[in-house]
Amino acid sequence: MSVTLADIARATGLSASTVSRALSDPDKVNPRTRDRVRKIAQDMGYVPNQVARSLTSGRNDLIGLIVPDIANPFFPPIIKAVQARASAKGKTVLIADVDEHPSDEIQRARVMRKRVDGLVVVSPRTPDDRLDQLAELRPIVFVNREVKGAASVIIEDSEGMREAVEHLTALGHRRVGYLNGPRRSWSNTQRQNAVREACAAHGVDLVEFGPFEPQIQAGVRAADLVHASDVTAVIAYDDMIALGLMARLNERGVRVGPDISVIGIDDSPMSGMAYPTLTSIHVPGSEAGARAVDIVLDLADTAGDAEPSVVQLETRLIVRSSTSPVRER
Amino acid sequence: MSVTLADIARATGLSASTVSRALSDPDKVNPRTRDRVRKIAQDMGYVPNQVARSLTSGRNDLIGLIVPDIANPFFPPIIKAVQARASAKGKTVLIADVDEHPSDEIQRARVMRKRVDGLVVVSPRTPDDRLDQLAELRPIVFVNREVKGAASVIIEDSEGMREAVEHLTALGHRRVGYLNGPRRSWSNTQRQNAVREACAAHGVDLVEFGPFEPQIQAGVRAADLVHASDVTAVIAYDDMIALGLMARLNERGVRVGPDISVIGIDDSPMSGMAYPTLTSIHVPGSEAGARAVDIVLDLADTAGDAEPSVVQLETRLIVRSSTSPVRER
DNA sequence: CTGAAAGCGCTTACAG
DNA sequence: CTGAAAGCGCTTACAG
Repeated sequence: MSVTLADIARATGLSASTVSRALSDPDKVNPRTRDRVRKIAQDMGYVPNQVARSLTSGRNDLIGLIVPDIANPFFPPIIKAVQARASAKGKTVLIADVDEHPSDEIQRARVMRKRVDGLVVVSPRTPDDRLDQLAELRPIVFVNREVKGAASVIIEDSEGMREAVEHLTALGHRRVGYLNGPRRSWSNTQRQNAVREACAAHGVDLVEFGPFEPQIQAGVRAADLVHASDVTAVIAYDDMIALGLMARLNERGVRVGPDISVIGIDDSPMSGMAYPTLTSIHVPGSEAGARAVDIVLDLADTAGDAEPSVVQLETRLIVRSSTSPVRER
Repeated sequence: MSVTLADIARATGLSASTVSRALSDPDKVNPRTRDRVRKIAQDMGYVPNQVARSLTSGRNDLIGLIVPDIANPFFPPIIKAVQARASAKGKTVLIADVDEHPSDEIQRARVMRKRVDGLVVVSPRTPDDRLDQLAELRPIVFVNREVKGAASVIIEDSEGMREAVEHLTALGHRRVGYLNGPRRSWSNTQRQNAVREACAAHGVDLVEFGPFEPQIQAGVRAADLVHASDVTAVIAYDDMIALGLMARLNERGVRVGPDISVIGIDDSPMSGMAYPTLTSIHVPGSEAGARAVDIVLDLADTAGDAEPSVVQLETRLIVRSSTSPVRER
């Protein structure tokens, strides 16, 4: 078996209490004793049992992060930002991928709950009527979804969407498609409202398609629907859908840019590498992740009596080659 | 505070022992008692404290998974396969992304060690001379790296690489480039050896470039080096590098396929969506992940007296549009 | 600065 | 089938 505190106490002739302090609260112990204990602990290959430490101290030095689908390139940058920020504060991050199964979110969160000091849940798809069950698992912060009474970092889609529609209008487009994201997705509701408002404001006809899952294959399917319609430009719920759309249009000999303009959302790393490069609405995922960590650790410290903060972040349009002037007919 | 076992014992008038059994070992208790306990526990919103449970039982029902970089599309399918397999066996997966910092692997593994029943480490970059420190943290299984004395699931690159070189030869290519992966990467050593052997066997001239990190940007950088050389085809260490390479060649007006052939490795989801679609060597990541779970849970049960198993999986070439007959000069 | 004691919330032989 | 007791490996007031 592994070496325990008691083993070290025996080896040093000290009490377990002192050994414990020497190792985790160095100021409360004689420097000489501390050094001796640490050396012996090291020699014996002692590794504290975090489980026992957690049970007794209530601290885990761990943050739980729940994401819908790590295969979607929108999430890795968020995850990395969360890790970077957590690490700067001496915490480690445990990630759970719920694989787009909303029903798993609550269950996975419960499993994690006692093992972590706080939870960060990104883009939860848990239905409204069960959301409070999730929110109860405090300290918890939601990213990309507003939950009443709970802390959250939300991304305001309207500015980026306004810029996108304005950009298309300037290029002469008058009939624009929107590819809806998943049914009941909070994000999609935001984006759908934003695109409707922006189109109305600019006198642009809006044609909606979908819902589509945020996956490349769904974009491939969308391509033929879009091609059969009379829109000259399309805004997709996210880059995944936009990339699938472009791949299929390429395959059918439709030139993205000259023949039809495409705009994605997320500005994921692939958007600059696609062919043509994809005009996309930048969503500040990394910033959102970092802010979420700050908030959740704050909540963990203040035991939740602070009033839940809601942080808003803005989006903006990044123009690349997939949008061009409307083609004359 | 949350509801504890003791609270339920009080509420039901039973002992903590009985309540514990009713909840987690139902056969050892009177069915009537069991149902009553469960109902009351449910009503009181009881959630077992997993930390306490782990400390006393030694089981965590958790598997730790360590990956180098979740942003690299090679890993998500592996992660999902691990989760699916683990879930089928009643375990939950905790993921740690070490962000391509090899030095973090051991540390992260140690943090996880006591909280999980076993570790799966994918494509570790830990240097050879510290690898035994990692391997000591049993039960542990390595994926995509052979570690002496430890269980592993390794991917045999030679067959796929042989097919790739054969394919290029059939298309008339006689001078082929290989873009090396990261220095000191075990995978790259395998692939480098495989491509050298295959080229030698087919009388093909091999020109090596790199090392390159497995990232799109590195591929972009590689493109200009390749273009300045006289190779007519390139095999890249992985799809990320190949995708960056193609993007930059497209940008420079070089037609991938007709002008230069490109082969990636991993057959990641993007390879079918890139332009042109990318010929790639399929690496059975999902299968590797599933097998790793089986092995690590076996090890956890048998307390490590079984001799570590080494599973080998094969690769094969998937031909798409990025490879064409060599252009006449 | 150090030690003895209690306790974190659960599980598990051991009796009955 | 049920209960009392011990214990998992730590931490942390409380004394001294």
